[in-house]
Amino acid sequence: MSRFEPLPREFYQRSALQLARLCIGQLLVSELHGELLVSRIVEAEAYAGVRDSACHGFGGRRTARNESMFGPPGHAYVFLIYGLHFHLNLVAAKESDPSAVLLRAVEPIVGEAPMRARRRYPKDRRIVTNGPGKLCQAYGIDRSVDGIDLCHPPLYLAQGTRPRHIGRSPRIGIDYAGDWAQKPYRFFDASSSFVSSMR
DNA sequence: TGAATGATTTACT
DNA sequence: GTAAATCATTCAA
Repeated sequence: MSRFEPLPREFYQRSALQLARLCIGQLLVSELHGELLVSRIVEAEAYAGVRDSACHGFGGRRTARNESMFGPPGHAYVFLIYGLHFHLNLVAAKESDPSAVLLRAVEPIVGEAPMRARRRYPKDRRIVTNGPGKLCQAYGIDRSVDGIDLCHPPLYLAQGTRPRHIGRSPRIGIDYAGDWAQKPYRFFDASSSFVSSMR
């Protein structure tokens, strides 16, 4: 079944900034619900540890919610936002350093039908996975995925292909973060039509 | 114990 | 364009 080889733990052992950039073009593979889902990552943001005022681990504040961020790299950090939507992060760097990469948008490659079904059949296929809450709904990812190891099935990244050009911009929806809100910590595939368009 | 608040999405005017 | 939905978590008292 596994036509895809999980990327090794070493892939995640770098700064969130580097990891976010390297994630663009990689594949997100899931067998969480018995069906194979594969998508190409086209948008991601870096949350860079205790000094980053937009990061949930800011100031070393360790709580039940963000515990996974402080764990070893190569694991998932999933949280609920606005009481409605889940966000999927890849834990980066090293243990006790709360750095992570938020996956914001992907392009379905395998299993688009079940993804569309979970998203209640949107008209435009881009609406299936072009936002952080949307891709989690499409994949059926919830808080039960928080903390799982991403170096083996049922959820992992696999080698993809590098996009021709990677765009950068400030992160979305963190205006409260002062100076850190200006930093270009968002990366995306400039040629993809699945990049989120909010705000 | 209680009030405020989001790393958003969707529907509606 | 604006606003509602909706709740775990956080912080103040």
